Amino acid sequence: MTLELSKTYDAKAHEADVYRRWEAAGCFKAGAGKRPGKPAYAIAIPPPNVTGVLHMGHALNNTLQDTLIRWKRMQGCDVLWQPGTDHAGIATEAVVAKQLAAEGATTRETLGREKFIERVWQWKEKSGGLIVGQLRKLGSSCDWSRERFTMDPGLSRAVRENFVRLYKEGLIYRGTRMVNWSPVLKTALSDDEVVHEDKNGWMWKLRYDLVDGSGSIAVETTRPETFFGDTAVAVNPDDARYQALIGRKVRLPITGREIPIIADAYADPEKGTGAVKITPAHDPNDYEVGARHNLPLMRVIEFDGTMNKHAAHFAGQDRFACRKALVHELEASGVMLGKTEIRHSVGTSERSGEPIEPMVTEQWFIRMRPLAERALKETNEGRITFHPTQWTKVYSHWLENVRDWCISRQIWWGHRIPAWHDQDTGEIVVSVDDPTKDPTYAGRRLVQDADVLDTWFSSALWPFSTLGWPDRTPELARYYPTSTLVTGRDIIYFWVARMVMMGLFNLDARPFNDVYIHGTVNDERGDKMSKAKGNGIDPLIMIDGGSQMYLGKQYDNPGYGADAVRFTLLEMATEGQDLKLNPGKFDSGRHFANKVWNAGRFLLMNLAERPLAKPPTVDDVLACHLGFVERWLLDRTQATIAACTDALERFRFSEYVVTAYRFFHDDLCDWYLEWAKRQFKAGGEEARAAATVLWYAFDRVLRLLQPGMPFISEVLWQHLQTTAGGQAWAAKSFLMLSPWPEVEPRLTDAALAAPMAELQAVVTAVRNVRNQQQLADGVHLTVSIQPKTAARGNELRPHTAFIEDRGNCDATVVAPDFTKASATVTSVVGDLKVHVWLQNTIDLAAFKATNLKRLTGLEKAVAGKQARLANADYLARAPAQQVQDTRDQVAKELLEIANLKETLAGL
RNA sequence: GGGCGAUUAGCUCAGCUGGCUAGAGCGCCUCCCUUACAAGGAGGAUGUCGGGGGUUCAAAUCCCUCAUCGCCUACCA
Repeated sequence: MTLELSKTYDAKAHEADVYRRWEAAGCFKAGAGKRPGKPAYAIAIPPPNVTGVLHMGHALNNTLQDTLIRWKRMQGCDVLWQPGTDHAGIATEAVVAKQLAAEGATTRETLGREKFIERVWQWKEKSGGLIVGQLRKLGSSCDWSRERFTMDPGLSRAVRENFVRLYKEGLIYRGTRMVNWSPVLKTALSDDEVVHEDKNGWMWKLRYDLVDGSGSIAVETTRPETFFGDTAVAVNPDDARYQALIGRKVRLPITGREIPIIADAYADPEKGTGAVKITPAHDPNDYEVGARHNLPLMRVIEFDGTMNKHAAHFAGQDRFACRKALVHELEASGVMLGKTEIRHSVGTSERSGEPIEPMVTEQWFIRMRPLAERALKETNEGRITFHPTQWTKVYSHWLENVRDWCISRQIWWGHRIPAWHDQDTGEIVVSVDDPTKDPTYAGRRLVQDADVLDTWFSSALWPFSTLGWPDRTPELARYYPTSTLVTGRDIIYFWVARMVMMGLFNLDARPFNDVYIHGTVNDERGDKMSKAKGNGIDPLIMIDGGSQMYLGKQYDNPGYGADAVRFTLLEMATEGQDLKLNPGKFDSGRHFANKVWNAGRFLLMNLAERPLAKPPTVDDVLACHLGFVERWLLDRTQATIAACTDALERFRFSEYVVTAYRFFHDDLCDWYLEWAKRQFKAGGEEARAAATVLWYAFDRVLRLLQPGMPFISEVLWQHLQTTAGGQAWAAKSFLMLSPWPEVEPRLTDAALAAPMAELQAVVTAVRNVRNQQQLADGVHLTVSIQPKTAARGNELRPHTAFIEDRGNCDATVVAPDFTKASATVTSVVGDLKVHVWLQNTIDLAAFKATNLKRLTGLEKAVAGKQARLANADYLARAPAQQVQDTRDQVAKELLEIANLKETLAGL
């Protein structure tokens, strides 16, 4: 069999192929690879918008989910990663509306509701859901056979069912209320769809004259055009300045309409002039005041943002055009008393960007209080845990202050509200199934409500609607509540809290146990990535290659592969910290993937020369004649297994990959693999042991890497099967369904770490001296190691082979009373002196300086500890073990100090 | 206005329940294209842990305070 693995790792040559094999073999299916006695583990994907394309935030979010899912699957759990997409009402409607406009000035209105929705479906079938393919490129191991869309028939039924249940419980009501209105989208928006932006603006001061001509009152406003809708001026009842004016009337400018001056505590004497104009139809606070005083509602702005007939000659003008012209006119007429520039927060539509207009309209609402109380109990009583925990507070704070949720939208794409209005009686019929087809309602003129539901209404049901609810399906029984929700902090209110509320309401059980909130992906300056800012890094270009603009610079990328992108994202995913990315960051993942690849090639080449019968088991390993270095590596392998598992259990993604990286890079490659070359050369039993140990350790680390770097670990693992007489991909076995490693006590030996560290320090000392002589690594040196005692010498002697091999030297352990030759230079490693015969000139001053520096550092450390030990309080209060450790350390350090001093004296 | 978070090497970040001379990656300096890997190897340099105060035998870590920067939130007419 010939091995034709390229010298550098070419992700593109493998990833698509591997993914196809996994999928064909059913590896992604719910329950794939599950083992008896293991629990279920489910994650419902945060459904991306059908209109979406994969950005770095998705890449991070899905890498984390896939890592958890793959890990749990390897642990033998009955795993489901439920995928799907969201219909994204407003966003999708906007896409298609834009298309219509581009095709030639058609609007959705001219097309009509049914035709328009048809168009949206056509668009969805043809170009929607692109992102699903992109998630595959990332390596996401979702059960695609269970892919769902929020407007699927089943999920739509769940939406209607939920609506009807809430309605019957009195938790949904219809009412005329002040809502956020988007004049561009021509729909109501929920409070959460309004973003507040700080903007520069003007505060205008207007003069309203008293009707009786006895004077005037001044009010301030940032929206002068709303004065056409004023129905009162309010002053504080305790405001001495205005006592005499309460109950009198003022005349509005231009229209001359008369309105009363009323007393209401809402007017704050400290603010502005202390008198406030009341526009109940266009301001939420004024609406409240108006309600208290029975003031008429006078709407002066139309739903499209233009002024209506109440605005005199400004009727028909856009609200902002009107403001401009109006200000001019008022200035000219002397009504305008002045203006001040201010910076204030303006509520704007999240989707369309324009300032929202508060409007009084009839809408559907959900009464949130009772739902919120139950949702709060879940976290308070520990059934749902946020990671990191501080997000619990954010979640709780919102729920404690939650206001009723406006769920109706005046758009067409979405779940139509399952309520029918009786045209004759005005009665409302709420029903899961169309009542016009129900004989019970025969003869009645029922017309369905025109509005659709807020997109988040269906998203709130996602963890159970995707499992078949309201039917009691086996999947629902097995996977609900799901295990973990992985998401960003921006949708804790929108989505997380609402899923909890709806899960509890409908199923009496939380939708998930753990919520992992990851950081936001930012550019290198710390700004959130966005298309508009041109600071986005396209994950697909990082994976597949291509060129892109980033912060005004052109980047050409050869394509690093999904594993490299995933590794870098995981590495940076530290406890909810935001990620500051730049395209160069992905080098670390790419370099590591290449390192793994080449270590794999090395192992494969050597196994080709000395094949083993089968992948080594623990027993096979134990049956070998294991040397010190082998036993050390095996112990390190166990420690790494424990640490990686622990990190994943605690959602420490960065710690997980960094631990695996450190072991792989330092222990396995830098130390063991290099040592193995010598063992292979030696042949016989030593070579067999090295091959066995190396394969075993490599196999374990491939397993550890599989959740994070699934493609490369699978490819190498498959190739390794060939060396045992098999053929890559031949068996129906896959690394991704193989067991996650568990710590093997028989291979654990904590006593090896310290002696190995000492040997490594000796080797480093030798290499350092070689380096300081400006000699190439290939130059062989002669070394004498002088121990403090004969016993220490005996300890060391069996390990000279390791020092000789790794230090490229002849090493002799000499007697404690050894007199060093003059042509040597001495380094200190603890209580050992390492004498290296010089072959070239050495910068003695520099060498001395290094040692001196070390001496100073040690002396400082010892002095600190000795002071501590001299302190009676320390001895009395610190734990005994702590004190003993300090004593031991001082003893060790004093030995090294003495050693260093002697050495320095001899230099 | 309120809340939350951050501030550690030139850069990006670890450092968890206070306790070894505070670490890693990138970058930097020296040497090496050695038959797994130059996307590599060997060695090295680099810190008033944002400032100030406090608690403690002991503080990067806990508390207070100030500064700077983020994010969320709020109806400032």
